[in-house]
Amino acid sequence: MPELPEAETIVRDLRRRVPGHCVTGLKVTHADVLGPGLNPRRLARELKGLCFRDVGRRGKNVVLHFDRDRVLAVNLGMTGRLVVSESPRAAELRHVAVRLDLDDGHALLYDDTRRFGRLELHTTATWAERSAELGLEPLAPEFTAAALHKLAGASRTRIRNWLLDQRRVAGVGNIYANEALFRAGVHPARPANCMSAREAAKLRDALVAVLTEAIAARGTTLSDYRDAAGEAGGFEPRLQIYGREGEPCPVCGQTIQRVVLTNRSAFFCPRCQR
DNA sequence: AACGCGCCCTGTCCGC
DNA sequence: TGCGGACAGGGCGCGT
Repeated sequence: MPELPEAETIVRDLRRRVPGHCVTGLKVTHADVLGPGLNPRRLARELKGLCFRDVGRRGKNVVLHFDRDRVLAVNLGMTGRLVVSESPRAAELRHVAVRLDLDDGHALLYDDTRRFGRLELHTTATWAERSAELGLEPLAPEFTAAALHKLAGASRTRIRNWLLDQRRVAGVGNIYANEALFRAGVHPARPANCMSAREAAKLRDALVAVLTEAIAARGTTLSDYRDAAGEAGGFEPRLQIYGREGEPCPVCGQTIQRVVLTNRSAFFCPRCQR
């Protein structure tokens, strides 16, 4: 669920909150959110006493940087949340999996109803290797129309599916893939390699625009997403196509359709998207 | 080797 | 009111 704008919102929240604070203790209540090779005992041993240096993002991952070269990478899956305990909303959390106690008496909580999320403990070096498996950052200067056109030109898979592959472009999920394709006028089932250079340029601009607007609105909450204060995002009312099957297209009035592509819904306007 | 598919898990909603 | 099925923002491992 949480895609790039939601991860970025959490990162910006946490960056104002945790750097300079230290981990005094740690409690794991659902060990299945820990990545391969990680267990509650080891996580506690490695993180206890360490202090937060910075908070970053790579694709959909929230990346917590500690001193002593330690990195905790958090992939939120579908229902993962990172919420600070002093927020009144923290009382609403029903599925806390990991609690990081901070030296100010509060805590950083990882909550995840479906437990599809994963926490990975890295060094700077191993995180760099992991990060290298991810594709272009859509909001970085390297994400140009030419780069997108070239990358997509190498794949025959449907463009909606292609956009969800984190190894090509990192951070785009089903909501923003659908929104960007609508804005660009590209049908979600089109093969990635049949986009013209002009269409690739429109898709690039649409992705950058929708991700930027969604960050400004603090993300999309369909049901589960919350920021680090436990508050919902404000972008859902501004979704133009996602989840709007049967409603009129906001551009031409034609009825919005839904198709299932590899087990996931795609929404499109049959007149605007070819 | 690039794809599609099934699965991981809980919650909600809808039709009967 | 209860029950079964569909569906949900993600990503991994497997088979072809």
